[in-house]
Amino acid sequence: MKVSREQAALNRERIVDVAARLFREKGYDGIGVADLMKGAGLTHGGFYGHFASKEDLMIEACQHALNQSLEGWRAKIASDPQHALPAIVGNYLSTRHRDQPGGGCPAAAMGVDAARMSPGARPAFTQAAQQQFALLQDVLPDGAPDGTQERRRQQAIATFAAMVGAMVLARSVDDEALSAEILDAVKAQLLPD
Amino acid sequence: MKVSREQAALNRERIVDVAARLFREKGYDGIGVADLMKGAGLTHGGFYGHFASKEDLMIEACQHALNQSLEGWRAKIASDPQHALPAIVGNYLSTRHRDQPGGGCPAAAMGVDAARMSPGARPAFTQAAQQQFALLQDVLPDGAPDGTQERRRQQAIATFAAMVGAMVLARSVDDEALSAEILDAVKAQLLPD
DNA sequence: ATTATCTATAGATCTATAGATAATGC
DNA sequence: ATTATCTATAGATCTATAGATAATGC
Repeated sequence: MKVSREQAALNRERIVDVAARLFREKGYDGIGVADLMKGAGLTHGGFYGHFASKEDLMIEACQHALNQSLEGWRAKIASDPQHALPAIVGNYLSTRHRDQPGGGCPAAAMGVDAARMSPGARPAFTQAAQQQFALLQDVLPDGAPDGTQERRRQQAIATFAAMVGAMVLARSVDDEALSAEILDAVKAQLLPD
Repeated sequence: MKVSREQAALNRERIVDVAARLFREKGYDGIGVADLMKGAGLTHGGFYGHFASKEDLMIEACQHALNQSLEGWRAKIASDPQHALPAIVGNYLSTRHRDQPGGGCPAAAMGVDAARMSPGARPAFTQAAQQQFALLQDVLPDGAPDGTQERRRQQAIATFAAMVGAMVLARSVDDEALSAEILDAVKAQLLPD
């Protein structure tokens, strides 16, 4: 029954990874510890050897998801800095992202849940938001001559807010055409030709 | 124990009103039927005389909250059409709204929950989104000469998306200064002097 | 000997229902 | 007589824990 320390560490990571996916798909209360552990190929009781509580796992799952999300942005910036903004925005405001919340933006999928049921996760959201604003500020087009540093940060914040709001709205409506229109409208607004 | 039909109808409305507030504050799974009924001054068992299930109440609570939200916008437009946009945006992107989700925007507070646990509520979100886009389109400034009807609708959608995303982000972070900065940045972006 | 995992279960909570109660409405 | 509400509870589910098990690590 017992596994090596190395394997135990891998199991722990797998639990966090599965939780980061399932919390985004089903919400904090939408998935139980038993099913999370089943998703990781383990049994219910083993959970508490790895984590003190379900909420502790939520905190780690948020950190994990936020880091993965940031890593994706950094990879796009590193591979082609000139076209990073359309790559990030286009990927974010896609029907694929809308329909796969489990691997998508943590703010859109877990932000509301984290704010109200898991205050311990909020520092991670704070740090991630700061980094996302900084990355966006770097890849924004030069814009008007009045583009002060302050103005660029403002624009970076507004850009990310529009992305998150578009995703929340696109997922909340029942009409496929309207949902796609929301994604496209915000994309057009953020990426003028 | 029994009350008049009139009183029973009022009790039903009160349950919906309390639910619309508590679902926004605590989420669908964050409040139980017993506590919802206690909030309405009734006992647990009486609930099922009014509603077939908790999810049915969620649907009505979403409709109620969305209608109230739309009514607030319409009132602002009716009282002063010229300054309706700054009134709507300023009210929405306030710390007061951020700190009182129970009476605030249903999309920001319940959109994610409704999308995943209460598909029956999605038609209400769809209709409300359409009406909010239409109202915003009417109060947007005339803008550039290339302001076609299509372009104006796009801008209305992007405006509401930015508002919703700003609220979700402002509530998810732990840092009061950053939270206020998010609200102010989007406000400045949507309401250029 | 230590410990990662498993089986089993305690204790709490939640939705929904059954049956009793008492005031309304015909 | 009807019915809106109340009391009480069934049945399911969920978090967390206790104790057993068996493989690792010294």
